[in-house]
Amino acid sequence: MPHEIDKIDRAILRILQTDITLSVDDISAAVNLSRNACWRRIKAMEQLGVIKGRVALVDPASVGLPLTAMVLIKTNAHDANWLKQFQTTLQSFPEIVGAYRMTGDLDYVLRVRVADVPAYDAFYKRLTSRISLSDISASFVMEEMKETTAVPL
Amino acid sequence: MPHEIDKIDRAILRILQTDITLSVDDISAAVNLSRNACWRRIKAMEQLGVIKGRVALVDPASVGLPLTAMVLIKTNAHDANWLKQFQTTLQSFPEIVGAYRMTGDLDYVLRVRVADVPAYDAFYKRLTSRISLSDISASFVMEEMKETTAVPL
DNA sequence: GGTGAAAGACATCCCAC
DNA sequence: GTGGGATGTCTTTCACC
Repeated sequence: MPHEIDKIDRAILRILQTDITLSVDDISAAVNLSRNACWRRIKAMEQLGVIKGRVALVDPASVGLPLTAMVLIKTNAHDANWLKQFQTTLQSFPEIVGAYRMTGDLDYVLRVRVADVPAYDAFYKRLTSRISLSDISASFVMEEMKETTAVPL
Repeated sequence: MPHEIDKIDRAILRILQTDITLSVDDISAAVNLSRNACWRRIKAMEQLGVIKGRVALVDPASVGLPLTAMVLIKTNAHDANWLKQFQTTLQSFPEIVGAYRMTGDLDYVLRVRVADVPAYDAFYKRLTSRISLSDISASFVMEEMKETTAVPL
């Protein structure tokens, strides 16, 4: 079970999820804690899975992937077999950076990173050849107005 | 203009965007490069903005924010004034972790991190009191099947 | 929770090739 | 681009209040 996360833990997380470049010294100073206590809290949160990992954020445009597509999917195949294949398919496509099962009208939403519209089309063909999806519609992101990995703490 | 990103740069990025815990020694070994050359490439990519930052990923459920809402917005106010206020509103709401202007039917999509449905409702009321939005519909994420910050390289 | 201190690992930078 | 090496900073782990 998740450990109790108190005010200080939240303050630490707020810093770490913005910039992990800072030293433990800097962080402990910012949250008014000793270097040691601060370090212990960070380690504990890593062990508990509150901190899931430390990653570098890559600018998609810089590596030739400026386009994001939101793919809305409806399906009528809801059996266990189909679901299993859908899940493995999701994992095998690196261009799928997000996949969500939704409430309401739409069944699934995918976030897809591609170079351009032709690249999306190629992705679309590969995807639909792998798994049956009764109704797909894509919408492209014209402008990324906000995008953060930081959770509101 | 972005520098040329070659195979080796991509290999480095593939590692860094997954786990930044590894030392430069480990990375250079993985991509068959000397520690020195590898370090220089990383620094260069940071300076060029290919690497946008280094962050810790926080598990939302562990901090009491297990629910994600996708908010689909249509508007008929498209003037510059409205847009400006919309943008500042987006930035001032930390629970909005993503905001996208879209092609097609929907005008905007928001990704919103909240504790539960009542918390979403409170957010909804605060949002609509701040800015006029002619048509909002929310859909909740039942299951996060895939979610990664790693770009397909 | 708070010292302080010690070990070693690591990033950083320089230079010669 | 490679390799070696100097330097200092940081992490990590102590023992102890």
